[in-house]
Amino acid sequence: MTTPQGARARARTEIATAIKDEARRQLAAEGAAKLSLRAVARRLGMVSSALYRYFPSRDDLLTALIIDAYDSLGEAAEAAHAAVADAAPARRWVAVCEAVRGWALAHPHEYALIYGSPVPGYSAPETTIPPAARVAMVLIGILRDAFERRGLARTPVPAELAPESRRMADEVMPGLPPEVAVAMTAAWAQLFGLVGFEVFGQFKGVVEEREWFFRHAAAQLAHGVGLVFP
Amino acid sequence: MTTPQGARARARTEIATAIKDEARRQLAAEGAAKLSLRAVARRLGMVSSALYRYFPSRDDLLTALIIDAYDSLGEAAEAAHAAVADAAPARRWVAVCEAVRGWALAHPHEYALIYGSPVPGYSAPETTIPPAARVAMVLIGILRDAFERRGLARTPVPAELAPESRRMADEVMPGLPPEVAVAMTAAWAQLFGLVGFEVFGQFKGVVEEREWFFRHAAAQLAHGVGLVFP
DNA sequence: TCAAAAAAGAGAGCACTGCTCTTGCATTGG
DNA sequence: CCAATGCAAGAGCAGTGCTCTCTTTTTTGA
Repeated sequence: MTTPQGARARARTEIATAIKDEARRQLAAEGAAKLSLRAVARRLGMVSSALYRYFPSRDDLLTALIIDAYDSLGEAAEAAHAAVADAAPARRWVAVCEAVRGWALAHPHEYALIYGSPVPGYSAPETTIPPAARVAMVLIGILRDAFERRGLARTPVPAELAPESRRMADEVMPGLPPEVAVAMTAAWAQLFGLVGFEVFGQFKGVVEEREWFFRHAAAQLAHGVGLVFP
Repeated sequence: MTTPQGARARARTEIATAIKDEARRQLAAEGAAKLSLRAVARRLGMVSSALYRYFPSRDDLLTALIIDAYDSLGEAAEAAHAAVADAAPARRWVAVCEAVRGWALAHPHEYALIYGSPVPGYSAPETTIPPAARVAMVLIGILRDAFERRGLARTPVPAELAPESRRMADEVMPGLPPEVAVAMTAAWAQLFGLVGFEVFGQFKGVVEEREWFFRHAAAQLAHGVGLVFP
């Protein structure tokens, strides 16, 4: 992994991360719409055309930033989970949800980049799917743990969804019962609905005590996937 | 309302809506990022500077489109509700949710404009708050109706949220019990989490039977706000 | 009624953008 | 050691949002 492989190659990856770092700063400051390759190049003391040796287009730079943002969020979720690893599953669930919210409020423009309209086109690029799954993986792990300890309530699923729920459980969340897989997926999307509404100002004039509100909503989400509070 | 007030004023509003219509077409075709004032002006056979007599900036045009999109979505929700006005509240709830989803899938770029990152800045402009509330108003109406018929289950709210929940009920959803106001707000955000994940491709590789999945999730949302299926 | 005021369009121009192409220099591997 | 490759620089193209000036048209008020 840490093969030096020549000064040139090392310089290349160094410059590439420098470009991403400066781009991330502009993104955090002004948002994706105002991120300009030329401005990034200017601050790095190079000419704009040189930048195309590292990223073939602006969208590619943005995609790289998207992946990094997913990873940063995923790391925050994993760290929050590790910090309460001994608590009951329901508590851990809420802690992870709060970590997601905290990260989003701290990095609104990056959050917008990944869960607002994913800029290249309107749909997320294919390559972003694995890093996007990290938060979900943490939540799935909590549920799997609760299931193995027999601490998961299960609400049945309508007959039409039975095959799909089995497929979801088999292919993307092995170790979870089908009904739970469906509930988990819905809760996953709903979590980001709550976070997104707060970050994008949709709660303006509606919710004032957002911290308490979110905690309660996250607990209700936990309840919805079958977790019980001790 | 229909005061002609001079040919000039009429022409003015006509041109303004022509601009918005053309802009909406470009938005639907290419997305907000590629919407260009000059291209709109070109198609309308006028010079770009003339357009600034109608919209002082690109962001103002976008804000106008945002408001129109909220209204279009709100209308779709209201129409769907009207079509099942005699059904049980829980059925009406699901129907409205499905109408929101249907509109979003039919107008992905417009959906991205209003519930993805609201483009001017990253947070929604203040003037968009009232039209944004139309969908919520329909849902609140369903709950109020159910409550008056004594068909609403109520789950208690933690003590810390009690004052806030009373304030929410008083100020933004009069006629609903405080606990329901909290649950309603959460369900509102969660609904758009579900819809947004589908529109933006986050369910790619995870959910296949999206229609059934959404119907079930919407029903669970109804359950969460206290609606019961007959 | 008729001149003054207001509104609208046209065109040029500024500073900026993403991106391409060619040219010269440095580093690398055979 | 030298050819091949990688990289940066610079010029340039087509496009953008927006401003300013100038002319024409319409509305208004004494």
